[in-house]
Amino acid sequence: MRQGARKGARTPSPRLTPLGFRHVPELPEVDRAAALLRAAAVDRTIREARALHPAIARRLDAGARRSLAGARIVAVERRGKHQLLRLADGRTLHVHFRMAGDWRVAAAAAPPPRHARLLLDLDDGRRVALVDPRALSTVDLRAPGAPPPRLGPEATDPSLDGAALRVALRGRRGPIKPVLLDQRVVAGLGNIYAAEALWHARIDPRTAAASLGRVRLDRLMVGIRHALAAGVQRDTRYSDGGTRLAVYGREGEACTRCDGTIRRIVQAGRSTCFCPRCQRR
DNA sequence: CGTATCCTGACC
DNA sequence: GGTCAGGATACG
Repeated sequence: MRQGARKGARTPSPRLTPLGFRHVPELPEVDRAAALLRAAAVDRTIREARALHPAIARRLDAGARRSLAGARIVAVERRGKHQLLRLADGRTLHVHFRMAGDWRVAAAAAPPPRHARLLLDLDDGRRVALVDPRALSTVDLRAPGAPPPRLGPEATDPSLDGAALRVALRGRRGPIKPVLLDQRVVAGLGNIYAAEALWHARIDPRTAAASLGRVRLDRLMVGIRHALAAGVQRDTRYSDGGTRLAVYGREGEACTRCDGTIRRIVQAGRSTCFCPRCQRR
């Protein structure tokens, strides 16, 4: 699938974030988005729900959208990268941004923002819009008592240490990087922060997950927190002027820690950037 | 584990 | 006008 890679081997870093300045919503971004939604929508009643894209209309059919009118939002919870809008009637609107979703809040009378896929008009005259240029976000209405998404411990859980991570990794085969992307292992890490966390922990992404001992797993947990905390600080959505990521998107550049050359490989179909010099197997 | 699918904008 | 990225899921 990557034939033509041989010849013209100039090395401008591949555009890993096709949306330019916008990064994929991972835990810090979803956390911010959920906070924005919480401030705007909790204790508000939905007046009308409208789907502006067939992919959303498919998942949230006309009946479901109609049934949202009159529903009051009592809480907005985040679990991993999932957002759970708790409704007063016990139902849950389950939202996942996937690659490119975000919330935008504005007056209901204003024209919908570009790439708006779902509109929730509220009883205070405002409107929450799910914007998503890729239109891959998912929205599902769940009945009262429906099981929560199957997720591992929160990446930000303070009680998650090397020992707990070892438990979460139990029985997992294969290299650590793809394993970290499995939300049932740890909830909240995506491609960007998984790579960042491994760089911080100085662990080669190709290392077999099962071969990692307590010491390195402790380091990995520190790395995960470090990466996520940096994400919270950086506000990666609009990061152009801000701190750059340590390895992600830096293929061909010098490692800021050891001056090695950052490499990019593909694991489980996802690109992984790492420093082959200071990240060890 | 890998590959295909969904979807669209940005870059070639 | 083709390629590709990305998260989650389904399937081989």
